[in-house]
Amino acid sequence: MDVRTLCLGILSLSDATGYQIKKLVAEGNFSFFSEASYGSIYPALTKLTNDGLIRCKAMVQEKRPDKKVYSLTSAGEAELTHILRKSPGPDKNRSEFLATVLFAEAVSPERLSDLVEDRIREHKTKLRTMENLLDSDITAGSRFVIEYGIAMQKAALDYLMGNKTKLGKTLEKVLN
Amino acid sequence: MDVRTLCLGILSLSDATGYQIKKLVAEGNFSFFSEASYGSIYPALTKLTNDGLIRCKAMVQEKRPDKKVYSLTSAGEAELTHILRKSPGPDKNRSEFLATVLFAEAVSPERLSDLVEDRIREHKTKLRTMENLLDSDITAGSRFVIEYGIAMQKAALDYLMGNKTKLGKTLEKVLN
DNA sequence: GTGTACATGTAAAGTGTTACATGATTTC
DNA sequence: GAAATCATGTAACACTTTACATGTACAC
Repeated sequence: MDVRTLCLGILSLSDATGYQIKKLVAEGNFSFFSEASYGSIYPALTKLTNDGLIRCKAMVQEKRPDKKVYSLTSAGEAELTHILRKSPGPDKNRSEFLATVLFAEAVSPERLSDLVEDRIREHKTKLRTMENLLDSDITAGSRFVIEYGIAMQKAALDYLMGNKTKLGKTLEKVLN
Repeated sequence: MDVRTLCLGILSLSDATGYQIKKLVAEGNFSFFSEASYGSIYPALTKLTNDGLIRCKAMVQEKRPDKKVYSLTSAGEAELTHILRKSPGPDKNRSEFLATVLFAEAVSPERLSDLVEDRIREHKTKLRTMENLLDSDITAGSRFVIEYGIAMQKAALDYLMGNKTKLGKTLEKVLN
């Protein structure tokens, strides 16, 4: 899903500024299944405005820089509906961690257990962050998606805790 | 992880051609946590060869196009070890499915249940494919990584089957 | 006073995908 | 005879990140 569609979708849920969209994909409800930087969000918003799919309302603020609040137009809603009619493409899961586990086995097996222990700690932190997202007032769709993410984090954590010794055995084999 | 490092890593496990690397990331042990196209693999292999990190052996074949089998040099092994010393970056999970669920709620809620049912079917297919990868003769690292992937597929499947009615309730709410 | 949050935007650089070009062989 | 597999490679295009530019206000 490109940044353009992502912005359109987020704006279908609520009006937002570019800055807020960035926060949503970096830390909020969207953070575990999408990503985008300022360098792609701002140009996308400009283009969507020129195409008439969103509109922009400048908000003058006194103690803060002015902001531009974007909202979906009816053309934008139609466009989003049209895009969503296609069935979604497959998930893209890229994991440097798994790649490192696989490659480290050949190249530096002594690192494996630290790698897994670090990862377990990271999953625990991430899990807490995600559970906090549930506290706020959210729609059924948001809840469904966040709980999906939590289920995935838990599954990863369970797997790593239950199987970390299997990599230890690889290490033993290498040392013998 | 960029394609360059991915190629280096795969070649640390076994010699391979560009074509074989593509198959590994598209269908094999690497398919659920990495991706790369010919358009990025072939140039990466050329560059790695010029940098002295891998070497290339041309294999003339009679009934097939000639192939170039690449293997890691000791400089390449050192480079890979160096790259793997850094702790792996966070996973990147991009899911058009989850985005669609979230956005469809606002824009076309009648699609939600089909979306989830389709997805459940896809997970079941994927799960069978991944379980087949375990049949072949693999290292402990490969087994660890594939079983990790299987655990994730099962968790997603369980979650969707256990919670699909929650999205149905959203639909009811919208219709009332 | 140092860092973080707020807030928008551009340009250059990097990375990657898609589509094309080529062509024999094997399987359905 | 059509489609898939084997096999390599390039060029154009798309997309994204990184770094820069600018500036206020608040908390520690």
